[in-house]
Amino acid sequence: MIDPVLLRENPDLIKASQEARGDSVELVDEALAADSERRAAIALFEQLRSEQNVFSKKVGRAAPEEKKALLAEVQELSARVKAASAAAGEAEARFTTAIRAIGNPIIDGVPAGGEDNFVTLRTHGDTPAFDFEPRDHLELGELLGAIDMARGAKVSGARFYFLKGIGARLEIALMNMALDRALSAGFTPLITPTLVRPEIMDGTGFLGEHSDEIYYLPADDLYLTGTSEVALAGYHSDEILDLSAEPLRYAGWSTCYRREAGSGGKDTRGIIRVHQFNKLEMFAYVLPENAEAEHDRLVALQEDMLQALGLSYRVIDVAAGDLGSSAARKFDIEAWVPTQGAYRELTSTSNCTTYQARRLDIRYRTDSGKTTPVATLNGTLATTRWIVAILETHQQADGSVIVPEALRPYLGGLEKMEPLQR
RNA sequence: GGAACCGUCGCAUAGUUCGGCCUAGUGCACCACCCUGCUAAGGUGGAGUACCCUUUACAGGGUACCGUGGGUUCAAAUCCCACCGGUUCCGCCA
Repeated sequence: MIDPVLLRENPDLIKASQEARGDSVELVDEALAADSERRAAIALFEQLRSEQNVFSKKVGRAAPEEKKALLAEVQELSARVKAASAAAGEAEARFTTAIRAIGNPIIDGVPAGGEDNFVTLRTHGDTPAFDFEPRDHLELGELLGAIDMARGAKVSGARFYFLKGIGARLEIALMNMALDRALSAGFTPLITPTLVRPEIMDGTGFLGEHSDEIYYLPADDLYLTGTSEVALAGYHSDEILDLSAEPLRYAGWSTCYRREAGSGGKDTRGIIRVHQFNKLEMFAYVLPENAEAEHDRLVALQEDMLQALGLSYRVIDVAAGDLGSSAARKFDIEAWVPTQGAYRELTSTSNCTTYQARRLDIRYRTDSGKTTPVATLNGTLATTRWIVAILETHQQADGSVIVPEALRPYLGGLEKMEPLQR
């Protein structure tokens, strides 16, 4: 949720943000109107209620013979208080609905427009060249006995898979490598619940326009999380944090579930886009003034990881229309996938500023003792999808795949993944 | 699935009998000052959260909040109804 004071004092800034996102600009005026109606309704109710309270005390103290007359007098006031209270409640609800529909005001410099209007901040590494016809990740995965899509479909349906043998080990190795790096960067590891209550899912902002992406279990009224960001954000909900010494940084390890509704026909081959995968997610609670520096820090950790794995990538500044409502800025890192001749997203790092924290009521105390929302950030440090880029980038003519040096300690020193013998 | 107990201003608790001296008390922790000389104790005072209004600011006034939502009433932490959550025990089970 955006800051209501900012809405009141600087509506033009929010309008400009809505414009850049391609969202409704009128919504800002609607929210402003709802705000003033709400305040008028509250003022009326509070004044009447105050009168009633005074009167009520008088009744309590009155002699029995006086009570009857006083009661007759106050009954009508009581009815008006009730009506004013209901009106104030409704006005409040209208305002909340309006303001919650407004996206997080984007940070200066975020490119306007939609999915294709991103800005490339930098690229790293040459795109790998092969003197043979490179195989795609699924062909390699099958040669190595690492990926079994057919049995995944048999057991669970399309977009499910088995990671087997070296495939299973590779994913665990990646996750462990990421965890080690997160640990040395000061993150606290956290294995999170993957089923969450509605108010947590709603608080993180995922129940908006993308709610059909989310698995829901009606019998239990619980949602399956598409990222541990949800549980990590909910972890400190309704709390007042002490961030004076340093930020709170967590590394969440969890399986992620996504319905992939609306992506029909896209990336149907292999494990690029699947219903279930594993992810190590970084999450930080920081003072709002430190959010942008923390954002850069998260991206740097991601780049270190990708470089250690010998992947070629580019870092993009995602355009406003592609941010999602909670993020004020988002940096994606996309790795080169040789057989696609394209960069594909491996990480996503969002600065949600105070937007998410305001919805989840996560605050800290300022020097003056006032409570105010913290800033939250999240970013990927490893996911199952990385296997795609690793296999394709480091493949050899015979179908074997060189293990990047940094990953070898996590695979018992293994230097090369070899195709299975037939 | 069954049963019992529980949910109060950071934490721990009192208050619910019988609605109105609850403007929600107390302890711990916290802040300021005082006293005291020795890593302690004592004294005085302050201090919940959110919102609304006034104000340049400092600050002041008001309203709400006792798990949530309804209801009764002039008046609800307290009475009534529904729901949610937690703990423990029992049953069943991978």
